[in-house]
Amino acid sequence: MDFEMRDNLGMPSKQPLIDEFLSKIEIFKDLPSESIQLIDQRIIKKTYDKGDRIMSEYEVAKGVYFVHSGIVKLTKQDEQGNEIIVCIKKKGEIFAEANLFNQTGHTYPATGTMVQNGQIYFLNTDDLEKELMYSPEMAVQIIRYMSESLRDMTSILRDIALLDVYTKTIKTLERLAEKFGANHCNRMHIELPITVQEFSTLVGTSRESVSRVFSRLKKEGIIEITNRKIVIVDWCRFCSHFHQRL
Amino acid sequence: MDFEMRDNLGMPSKQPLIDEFLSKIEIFKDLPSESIQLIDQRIIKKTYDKGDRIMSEYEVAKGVYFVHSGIVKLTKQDEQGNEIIVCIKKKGEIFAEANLFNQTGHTYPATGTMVQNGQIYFLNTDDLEKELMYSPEMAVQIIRYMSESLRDMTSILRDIALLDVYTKTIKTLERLAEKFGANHCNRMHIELPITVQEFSTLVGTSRESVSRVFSRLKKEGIIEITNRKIVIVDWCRFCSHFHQRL
DNA sequence: GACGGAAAGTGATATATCTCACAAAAAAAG
DNA sequence: CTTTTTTTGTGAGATATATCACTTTCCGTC
Repeated sequence: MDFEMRDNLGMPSKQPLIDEFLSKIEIFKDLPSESIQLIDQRIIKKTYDKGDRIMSEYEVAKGVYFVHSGIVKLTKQDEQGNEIIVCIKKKGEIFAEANLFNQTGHTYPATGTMVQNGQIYFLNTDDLEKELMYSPEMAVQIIRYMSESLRDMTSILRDIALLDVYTKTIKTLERLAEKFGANHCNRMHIELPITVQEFSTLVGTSRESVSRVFSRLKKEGIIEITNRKIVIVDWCRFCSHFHQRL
Repeated sequence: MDFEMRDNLGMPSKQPLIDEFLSKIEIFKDLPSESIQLIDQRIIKKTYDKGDRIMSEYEVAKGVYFVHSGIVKLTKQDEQGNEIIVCIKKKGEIFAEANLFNQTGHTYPATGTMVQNGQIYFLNTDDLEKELMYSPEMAVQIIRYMSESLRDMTSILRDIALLDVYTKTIKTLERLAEKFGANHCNRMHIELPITVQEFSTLVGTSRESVSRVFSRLKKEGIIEITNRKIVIVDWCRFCSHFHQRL
């Protein structure tokens, strides 16, 4: 599974070797093929290992990123170095998009770190902005995506500000299940390797507090954890029991 | 100061009476005048008093809003009815923009309430979306605005999750001063009538906690409050003393 | 200018969550 | 498979913040 084919210049071909991935990504899918080709030429592809830093919140922003494969967590820290996970991005998603059309010299809105090995595409802000000026379809996709993000962040903000640790943990489980869940016979497998430590920074609380909630949920047979993966044992029951608007 | 001139149909004029406000609003300013005219025709203008509800987070979203005058707070509540202020919008700003291009049937991302009398413009989502499809300039403005919002929300999320009440209060003061501040000889007047109660929901804490912090800040001569308006006595000192990246 | 109702200040107390410390368990490395 | 390192679980105690209760102040209104 290696997409670095465009480096293979010697290979004869009827038409340019356009990255299949690009045309599948939401914001690019409606683009005319010439635009895709153009973007394909500008994009920089890079492979990262788990734990690798992609960009930092203290670094001047140069572009936006796309997840080709793997998983990325976006974090932000306070002066003491405590950190919170702002968002987790998976295949097909864009991140650091909050740089678009902002004044130059801004730093990245958050720090990006690989949670699972994968390949990340980088696109210079200018290149994407240029394309956006001529492609209303793409602009629409970006707006749609940003709308969604804003909406999500608003809900998360409310939860972090108002709820107690137990409820926040449940809600976070529900959110992760929605995004990373694979339902096998009512067992919801959260396909995201995450430590309790990391989970707690997603909830906005301490590791120990989450650990206690998890202990309780395990004891009650609601969740199981093996190898950094969480399984919600009875998804239907979980949802009906904790049903709430997210 | 009444902008409802377009109702004044009997009045003779050389050119259509386009709303001056529209062409000043960020996302509309670069639009060709035909588009402005078109939008002007679709827009619904309404005057609200302090305390009036504009739209609710439990209501199906129908459009986006623009603040022509006055101030609007956007809040979100949990199941118990505790609420948090997500954002405060002033003249020239757009809100409920998180509805754009989202699937229909979604509710508004937050509840909007007037904090100060004013006039609000409403535009049907479809109308704005239609315009956006043909106007890359406007799309760019929207993306720019959303980028900024996303960036802000990320920082606020971090602060609410990680900081103690005292620090959050200071940061909130700083943010309000940046947005609503008028600096008179180093006295920063926050031109926003806000109760301690409301301020606390902006910080994500209890009224009493903020009251205690304010008492301390008043005693130390850092702030003054008269008639729901906060003044930061020595802005330079405030900034250098609490200087931190927002 | 006085009145009445809403908002704010403040002490005392309750409590949820954090922190610390260490043992147990689980991954990762060799 | 064994060793080493990292992560996790859990009790006990510390602490920041919430909550309650009441007084005082403020502010809009009559």
